[in-house]
Parts: sequence; structure tokens; C-alpha cells
Amino acid sequence: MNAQLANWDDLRVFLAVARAGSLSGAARSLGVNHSTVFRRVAGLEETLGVRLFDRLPTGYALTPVGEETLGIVERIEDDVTALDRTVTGQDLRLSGTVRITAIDMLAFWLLPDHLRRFRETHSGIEVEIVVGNEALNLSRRETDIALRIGNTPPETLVGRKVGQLEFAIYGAPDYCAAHPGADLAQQDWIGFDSAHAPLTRQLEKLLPGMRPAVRSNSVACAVRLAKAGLGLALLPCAIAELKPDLIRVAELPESFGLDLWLLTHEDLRHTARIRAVLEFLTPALAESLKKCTKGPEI
Amino acid sequence: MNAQLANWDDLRVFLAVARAGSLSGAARSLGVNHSTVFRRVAGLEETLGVRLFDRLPTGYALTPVGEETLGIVERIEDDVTALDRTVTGQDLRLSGTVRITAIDMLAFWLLPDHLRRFRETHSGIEVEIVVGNEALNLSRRETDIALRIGNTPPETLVGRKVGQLEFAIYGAPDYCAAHPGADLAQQDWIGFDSAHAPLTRQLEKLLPGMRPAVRSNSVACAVRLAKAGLGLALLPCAIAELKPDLIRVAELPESFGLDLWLLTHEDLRHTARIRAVLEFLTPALAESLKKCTKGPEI
DNA sequence: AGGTGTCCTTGCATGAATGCACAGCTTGCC
DNA sequence: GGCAAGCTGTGCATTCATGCAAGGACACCT
Repeated sequence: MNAQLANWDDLRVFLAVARAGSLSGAARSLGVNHSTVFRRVAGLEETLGVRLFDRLPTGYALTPVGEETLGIVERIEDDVTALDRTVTGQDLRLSGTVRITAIDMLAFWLLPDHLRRFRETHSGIEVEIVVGNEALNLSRRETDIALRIGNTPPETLVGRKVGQLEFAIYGAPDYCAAHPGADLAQQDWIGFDSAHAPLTRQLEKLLPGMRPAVRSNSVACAVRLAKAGLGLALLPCAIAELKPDLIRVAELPESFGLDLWLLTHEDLRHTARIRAVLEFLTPALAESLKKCTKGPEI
Repeated sequence: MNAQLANWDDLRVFLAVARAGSLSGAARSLGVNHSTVFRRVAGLEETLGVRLFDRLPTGYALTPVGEETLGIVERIEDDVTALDRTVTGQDLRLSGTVRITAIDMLAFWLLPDHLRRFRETHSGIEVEIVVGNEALNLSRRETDIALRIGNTPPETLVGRKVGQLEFAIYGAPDYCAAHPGADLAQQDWIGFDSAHAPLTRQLEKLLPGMRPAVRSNSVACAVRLAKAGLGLALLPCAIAELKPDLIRVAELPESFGLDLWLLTHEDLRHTARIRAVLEFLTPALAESLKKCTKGPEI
């Protein structure tokens, strides 16, 4: 057996420091004390007999041999992650943790009630909601399930379209009273950033050249901004209709909706607890979205 | 960060058990207590949520998911070994351990005196001699330096031919007195196994169809067998000439010698301590082999 | 110049990992 | 059938890795 490197786990610590650029940052990402990281890195350098990092006042920077090491350790990490997916995919226990990621809007308003009901029948499964407006990486197991809007999923992800989110224009009652008139181009608007490109494009199409008074990467934040009277916003009916302090200002000239997908990684689809969550949420979300559509149908 | 597998080093323990086929065997190869291995494997299976091994009375056998895991972990081990070679190759310290492997004959009689002198000038470097009659793998860092007879080295190994071992036929004085006569075919012979194919082939060529009375994988053992009077043996002059209780029986019809190589891995050639050992031994062995040739030169 | 925040490094106490010793089971040999 | 050897599994004592707390250094801002 290899006598030189007797603890492969030191490489995991090395990787964290390389990525964080500091002991403290690595400690935070690893969930350990910074003094532990200090000793682990020092021990690894002693064992290998080389300096992996230069010590700077602002943190740790990779040396050239550290750069070479990083390249190899990233391959190791890829293998560890693949292993993790492979064996987790065969985990038949209906217990443990399932991590779901969704943008804040969906996480706040679509998931909690469903997950409460899910827990009634699967008390052994803990669900962790990861709220984020950046797409987490399922291949790296940053999350187990993703609730995503918009595009068709990447090839390695599997799942179903659980429904469609219809969008309409909403504003606060006070704002609308103070800004009567049907000319949308004369109104103030709440916009989005590049993380919500479909919404941004739709607004641009609706009102060419319109410049929003305020923008956000968070749809939940946009809802709040609208409620605060900063302007009109293009919001999903399923969420906005739940808000008595938001009123639908106008229909879009043509119907605009985005697909909502429930996704996991190909290797995890057979993991019992992940499968259980997917099988519960798919019909539940579909039912929710069916009820919450724009306006009464004739 | 990967929350599922928080200790990569458990994979190193898994690998040892997979290869040894038992907790006890893995404990021996890892140099830890078997109860430690027991707990590490149990912990890994708990973390991953799968059974990696079937428990048998005779040891541990891989389950199907264990087989899949083994495939991935072997890739990880290859990366760890490559990393080890890469960084060890840049280790500039003249301290630490250098491992040399050689067959027993060479290890016993060629290395000790040279290494004693080496230590006089490099007291910080510890040398470990790994005696074995199987070729250890330098790519996997089972050894740092190999002293090898015979073939030109594989492409990834670098080193020099330090000399040539001349061979001649030797026997014990008592045996020779009791078996006078020049007909070698009538003599008893001590042979070798497939680990010493060049010697076996040479004997076969010398005496076609000859079947040795006894065979061994160890040249050192063959020397002892010859001294014990079990027959004649084809032995290297550099070693046999040192033995007053072996006499040279006859010259070979044509000179027969094998090259002796001092080799290391391409990635390790710049490791300071390995380089120091090579630079000392190369001329020292060459000098030794120059002195020990068959018979006095005219 | 002083205050704040971030960083690294180290000594000491604590808890987790490990080794030790033991027990039990199975297999193979005589 | 008895014995030896190999194996797994567990309780308790020991060792070592880790966290805590403290100190020092540096950069940035006022």
C-alpha cells in the first residue's frame, strides 16, 4: 500500500482550501474549525514533502506544485461524486435526507404545504430545501432534486414537466389607483436579472425599450416590490393570486407561460427516498398548478 | 461540498478489504487493528446506505454494488498514486525514506556494504530494502528503486545498466568429490522457477532435457542448496566467488551474463533523496561488479 | 492614529477514533 | 472428536484529532 499518502481525506481538505483561497473559507465550507484545516494542510505538506500553498496575509495561494495537485484532486473528486451517485442510487432505505432546490418564489409558496403533507406519510425522510436563484449542480450532488422553470432539462437529468406557470401583470392597489390608465408603457416596472432571462425577454417583447425602475434576481423580492408600490411586475398567477394585496392589472396580449420541471440526476432516480419525494410531488404540484391559472375560464 | 461521503479515506480502507478479502487481511496490509477496519467499513456502509460486502465465515466478499464501487475506487487510487509520484518527484529534502527492491541474492550480498557507506554521508536518508522475488510495481510506488536483472526496462522506468552479472557452474566441494567427471549431463542440478526465466533457459540450452533435482524461486536458496550438496547450480560469480564452500566446477561453453539495472520511475527521478541513492549506488555497484568476474583475467 | 474585520498560528481541554483483550464461530487437519 | 488457525464482532482503556480560546499580523476605512 502507498506509504506516502496514508490519509486520502487530506486531499478533500486541500481541495477546499484551494477553492476558498483561505483556511477560514475552507473551514466554513467544510464545517470544521479553521485550526483543524490549518493542521490538516500542514500535515499533508509534511507528508508529501512539498509546499502546496504560499502563505499570504489575505489567505493561501497555490504554488505551482499545488496547481498540479489541484488538477489531480479534481479528478479524484469527480470519481468520488460519481461513486456517491452510483451507490446512493441504489440506496433502498426510506430514510435519510433529500435536498430540493428551487428559486425562492417556488420554495416559499409551492413546496411547504406539499412537503408538510409528504412528511405525514414519510416521517423517516428529511427534506432540506435549498433556496437559491442560481442553478445548483445535480451532477455534483449539490442537490438531489431541482424544481426548475423554463428550459428543457440537460441530458443527464431526468424528470417530468409538472405543469405550467401562467404569468400576468400585477400591481399593488394603491399603485394602480395612483396610476390609472391602460398604457402599460407609461407605467413603472419591476424587472429581473439574467437569472430570469425568459421573464426579461417577455417584458422586452411586450414593451420594447422599457427600462425597469428596479430589478432583482429574486421573484419573491419582485413580489414584495410590487406590493410596496414600486410598479407593475410580470408574475406567475399561481403565486400572485394568493396575494390579496396584489391585483391583476391586465392580461398579456398573448398568453405567456413557462414550463415547470421536477428533475433529478439519472443515477439517483432509483434511490428510494428520492423516488418517494418525486412520486409524491409530481402529482401534487400538477394539481396545484391546475387550480392556479389566470382568470376564470369562460 | 459532498455531504454524502465526508471522509474519502474510508475508500482507502474499503479498497484494502476488497483486495484482502477479509478484515484481518486488510488490517495487516493497512497496519491497523482489525477492529478499526471493521468499524471503518461499517461506517462507510452506513454513510452510503448500501451493503458493500457480504459477511462470510471466511471473510468479506464484495456485493454487486461493492464491485461497482471497487471499479471507481481503483480509478481514485490510480489518481492518488499519480499525485504521489508527481509531488514526491518534487521533494527536495535529503531526508525521509527510500525503498529499494531486489531479489534476495542481490539484497543480501550487493546492497548492505554499499548502503552502510551511503549512510555515512547521508545519515538523514533512511533506506528500506524490500526483498522479494516478484517484481514490485514502481508505477504504484510499491518501491522507489528497483535493482533488476535481465531485460531492458519498461518505458516508464528510467535508470542505468550498472554492470553485468557473469554466471558459472558451482558446487559444494563434498559433492564434487563424490561426483567426479566432466559430463555435466550426469550431474544433479539445482534449477529455478519462472521468476528466473533467463537462468532456466540457459540451463535448458546447456543441457537440453535436463530435469533439476530441486528447484527454487530464490537464488539465495539455490546457493544454500548447492552448499548443502544437492547438486550443481548456475550462479553469479559476483556472489558465488564470495563463498569459500562453493567451488567453480566448470566454465560455460560460452560466456553467459545478465545485465543488472538500477531503475526508478520517471516521475521520481528528481526526488532529491532518491536521486542521491541512485547517484551513489550506480558507480558503487559498477565497481563491485567489475571486481567480481569469472576467473582471473590474463 | 485608531478601530474594525479578516486572516493565521498555537496551547490546552474534550471527545472521537483506535488498539487491546476477549469471546464466539467456522474450517481444516490429525 | 479435539485442536489449531483463521476469521468476525464488541466492551473498555488509551491515544490522537479536533474545537475552543487566545494572541498576533495585516489591510482597509474613518
